[in-house]
Amino acid sequence: MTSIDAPLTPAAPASEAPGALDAAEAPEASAAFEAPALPTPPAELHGPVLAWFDRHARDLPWRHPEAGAWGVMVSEFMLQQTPVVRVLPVYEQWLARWPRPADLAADAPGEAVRAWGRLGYPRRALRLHAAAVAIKERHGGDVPSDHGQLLALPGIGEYTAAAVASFAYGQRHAVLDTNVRRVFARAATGVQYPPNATTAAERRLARALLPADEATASRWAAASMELGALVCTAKNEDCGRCPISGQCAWRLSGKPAHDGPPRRGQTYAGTDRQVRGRLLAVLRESTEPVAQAVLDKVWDEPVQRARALDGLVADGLVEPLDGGLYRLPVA
DNA sequence: CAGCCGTGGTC
DNA sequence: TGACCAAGGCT
Repeated sequence: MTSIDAPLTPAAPASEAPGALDAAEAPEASAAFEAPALPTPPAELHGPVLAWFDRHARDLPWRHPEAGAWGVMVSEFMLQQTPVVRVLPVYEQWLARWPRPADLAADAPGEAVRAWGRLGYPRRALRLHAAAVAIKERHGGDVPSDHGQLLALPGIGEYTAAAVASFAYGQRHAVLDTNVRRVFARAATGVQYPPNATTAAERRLARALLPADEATASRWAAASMELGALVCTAKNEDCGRCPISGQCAWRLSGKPAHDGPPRRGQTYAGTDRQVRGRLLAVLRESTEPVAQAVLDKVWDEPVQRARALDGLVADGLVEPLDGGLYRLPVA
């Protein structure tokens, strides 16, 4: 049985003991030669951000102790590129139906895809199911607490492994998601946006900013992420509500606009992804196998339509049957 | 490592 | 209205 180490929700007033919020451990000190000098000592950021988090953290279900490590893990999968508001209802249904990894592992992968609904990127549902199977086989049904073992699970990368270890097990990890990267880019580096891909410099910076104490580091990870999600947003950031606006390198330098190559922006209309989405939507709605002729109606252009369907089959999201029938994967 | 993988809301 | 964005991962 797994459980959350410490509730992330308020109640306790922020301990202002500066000693407990000290900078990172010794090994990082040598790397500091390559790293740009921090405009503000880490400890002067921890207090304000943690205090702000105590007051303003959202009351999200996966932050409750009863969510357990499985709840945290499910939420992290669903939150990969999908906003909180859309995750909430699906999360509740998911945990009610599959309260433990073994429960999901015992069901068909296609049921996970169906329950995923319109969260997007349905391969995540497939990977979450595969991860549940692996957890049952390799870890006796309990979500592992070891970072390396988490990283070895399908669908869990650098971010999610750190997030589960930190949020579910209270460990000390640099949790670098898009929110944290943006907060650090602005507050510490002084630029509007982080690079497109996570860099070694960002990891170094995140480690340097990590509180030494394990429990504080865990709260810091959640707090810095929440700050990026609620205040230091990509557009229309609200510096007036930011607890570290007075120390923000970007703001102090006049909030210069992002320079360099334009940030990635991909169109959706007319792409294979749109076709795949339509095909899968039909299959999700049907308990019975669907005839090819029915699927053909979702898209006019036959070459792209066939390519999209083939792709779904290749990805394991769709199972072809004899007689031109298709369904969500049973095995 | 750049490109791909869904979906819906916002400005 | 179209482009951007949302707790990434995989190849």
